[in-house]
Amino acid sequence: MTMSNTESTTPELEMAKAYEPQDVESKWYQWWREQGFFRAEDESDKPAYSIAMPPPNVTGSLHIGHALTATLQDILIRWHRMRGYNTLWMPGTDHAGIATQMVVERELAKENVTRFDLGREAFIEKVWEWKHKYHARITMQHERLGISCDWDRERFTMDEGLSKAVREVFVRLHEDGLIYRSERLVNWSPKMQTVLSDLEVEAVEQDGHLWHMAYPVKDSDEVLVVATTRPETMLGDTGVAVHPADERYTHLIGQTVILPLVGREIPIVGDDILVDMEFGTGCVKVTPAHDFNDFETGQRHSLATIAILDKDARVNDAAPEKYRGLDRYEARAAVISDLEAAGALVKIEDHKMNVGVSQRSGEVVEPMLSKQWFVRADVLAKEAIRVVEDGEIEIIPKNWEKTYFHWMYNIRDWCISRQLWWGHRIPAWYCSDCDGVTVSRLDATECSHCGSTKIEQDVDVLDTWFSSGLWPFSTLGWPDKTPALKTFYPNSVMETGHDILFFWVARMIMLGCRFMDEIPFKHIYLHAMVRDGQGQKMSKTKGNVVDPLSVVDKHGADALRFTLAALTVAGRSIKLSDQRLAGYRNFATKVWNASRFVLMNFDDFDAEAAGYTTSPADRWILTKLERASQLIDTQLKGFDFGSAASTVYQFIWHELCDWYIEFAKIGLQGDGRVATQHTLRRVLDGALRMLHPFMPHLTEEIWQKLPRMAGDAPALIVSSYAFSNGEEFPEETKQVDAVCDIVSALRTIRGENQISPSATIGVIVNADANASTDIVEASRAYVERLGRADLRIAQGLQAPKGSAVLRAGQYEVIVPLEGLVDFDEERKRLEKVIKKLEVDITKTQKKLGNARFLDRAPVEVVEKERGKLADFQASKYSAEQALERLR
RNA sequence: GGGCGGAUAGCUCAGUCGGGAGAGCAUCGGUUUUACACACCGAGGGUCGCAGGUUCGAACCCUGUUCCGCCCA
Repeated sequence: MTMSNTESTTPELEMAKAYEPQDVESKWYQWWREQGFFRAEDESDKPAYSIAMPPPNVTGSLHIGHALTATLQDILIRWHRMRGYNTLWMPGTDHAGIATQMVVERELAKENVTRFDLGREAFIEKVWEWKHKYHARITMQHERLGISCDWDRERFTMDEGLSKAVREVFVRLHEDGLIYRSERLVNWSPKMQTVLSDLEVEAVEQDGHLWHMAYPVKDSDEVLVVATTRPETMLGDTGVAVHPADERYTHLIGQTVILPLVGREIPIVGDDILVDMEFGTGCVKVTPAHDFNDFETGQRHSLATIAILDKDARVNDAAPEKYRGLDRYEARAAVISDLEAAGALVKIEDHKMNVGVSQRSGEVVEPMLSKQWFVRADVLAKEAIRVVEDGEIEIIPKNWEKTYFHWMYNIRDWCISRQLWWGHRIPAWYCSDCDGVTVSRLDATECSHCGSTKIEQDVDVLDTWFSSGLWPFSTLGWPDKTPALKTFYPNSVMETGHDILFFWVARMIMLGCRFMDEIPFKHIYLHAMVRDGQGQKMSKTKGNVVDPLSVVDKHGADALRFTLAALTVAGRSIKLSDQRLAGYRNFATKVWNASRFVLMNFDDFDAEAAGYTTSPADRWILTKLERASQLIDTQLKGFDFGSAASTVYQFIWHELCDWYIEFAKIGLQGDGRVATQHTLRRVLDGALRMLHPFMPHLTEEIWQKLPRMAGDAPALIVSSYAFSNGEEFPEETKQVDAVCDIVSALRTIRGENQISPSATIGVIVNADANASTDIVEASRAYVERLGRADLRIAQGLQAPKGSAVLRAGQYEVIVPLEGLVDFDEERKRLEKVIKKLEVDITKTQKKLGNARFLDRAPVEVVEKERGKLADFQASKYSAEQALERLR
């Protein structure tokens, strides 16, 4: 029953009845690895091909999106390895500063411990423990998927070497004036207590309100009604803005209002950028310390900047005493109620608005004045734009280029400091004697300005993407000039999800061009997002997350890989359903069983046999293999994974299994046995090679059972993908195609007339005057066996009365029905066929009767239409005759 | 508000150059036939979102429009 039982009795030619992925996947993975097939050579005569794996975060387990990225890259890698490239797939993981720190803090919170209770050093210890645990899990998951990366070179963003690269880049950018420290309005996460970059903040639509509040104009009876979505920030208002062209208010510009609840006198300014006359009251309060637009308005009008919130987003001492200590939402309620009591609350409207929330924690981000480190992006962007514009880097699918350019042209400086503990510490030291800043590659011991030893390193760390931005070269040993760097930089392809185009891909291009003087990779393939079968985004809260391991357990790694590849169509999101997975698992079983059939007939296989002659069927399948291999080559070169998958699926299932194996059952019986065996071996071998990048385990398992031929590699994984020899047999292919059509027609007649599949029936294949009967004669055995028929071959025959007739190209397939069935079904079928043909004929005649069509359409098209018309008419004639004979 | 995509069989999607609307799955009918019922054989199923336009001819090109998704502000 079990695999091992079967194996112990019959080692080679007998296979278990069904493919059991669990039995073979780990076996081959271990073996490939032990054999060193995954390893790249630092120096080699072969052309280099390299992909840096997007490093998964060590926050947790891999999800199905990781499985997709791993699959597509492994397909590219295995394909190139088989094409003879010196192939490097560089694996690794990312420390994911904010995300990892967050999960570990959450874990600690379960025991009521905060990171501050532990202190920095002990906390980081805890994070390392976490990292080790999940790194092991991620590695195991990758192994289960069968990915052929060079594990010996694996890197982690916080490795010593990569940390060295981070410092080098920081120091050099600082020296070049492209990194600076400045106090600005930044996105502050009160819960995480850190600043975030613009990209880490997402706009989320919320139901809010628009509060209309009356500000009395000084020395006047007038009031100015401002409309705001955040009334609590009025405590920090330092101005009120109106549109300079708004006649309602122009007379007030230059005067001041008295800020309610606070009593501060603040100016009324005219500003046509901030103010939209149509919106709200046309009158806006200005809080430069707590809103990005207001900040800029404040700068334009030299307004004061009063921050009224502290780092916990609680009201600070800059506000009136009664509000101090309240958080932003408590403060809002208090301000509203006090304004109402003062009669200053004019109106409350419902209002939909966008708020910025932290991509990680989901909390509402607070604009906050803070001193942070920034990268000047404009200089770096310039080159990053050029290399894509000039086509040095190609983005696939191409429409992402537009998005890329739009972002690059509007790029803002990148805030790179984070108030976290987990990450690369910023290599800057502050001197308490002279206030100077020392930026250094090595840990500084004294101030570079005054020589004082009273210096302390910045407590902050760098944005995670700062280190991942160096990934294509830092993993190859940079800043050292290593052979690996020379061989594998630039990388050949960057394959990743389009969701991190800005976060990661754009930064790699900017930093790669800057520090390597060369693009980081030549092609960028951006895959779509994986969704569930209904097209819903996968999320833990919805509970529709697919765990790759459970899929591998259920259907096998190869089925998962093939499914993901087959669903990868440019520009479409990937809707993964169990139904799809089951379908491709069935495909794996199909391949298995076809191979079983082949091996069952190989007990007398002679690898050295020569001098045999292949049959038309053999030549037909060899030609189909040749064409499929050329097609898949083009498709993979164009990163068209979905089409490539369907090419190999179509070839194996519908050409090899549906037809050729059936032909081979005949071929194996007589004189053609040796030729058929060799054709079967060759074609199965080719199919396995074609399929290997998609389904590596299954194909290696079967390939290892095939008889070895001279010159074969020790494993499929290192066999050549270029198995095609350019040899095609167009004549035989046309012939056998015709035979297939004849058999199909015969089967249709059987099916439609409910003729028992087990009954052998008489059939006449009636050739048109200009068609060859020899071809049919040569394939007599195929037609008779596949159609369960006694075949008579004729030419120009008038079909006998009471027979079913179906046209197959240049042949009529005639089945005398007398005594087999009553003719009702066949009459109905024929009537339907005639009706359909009449529509076609009318349509075509109309076209050909149109003088302008004849005049303007290309000659080939007109000729084609004429041919069509003749075919339709011939078919109609046959059908009518057949119908006549059934009456 | 701006940008990008999508809408084709019940479902998921192909459709290259403008010239006979396809696949997989699902459905229906039949079947132990020399690997495979996770299979085989056959069949049915379409207002190509809608409205105009260009053209001898439009799923495809143009304009408008509706709905859905994503990104940016």
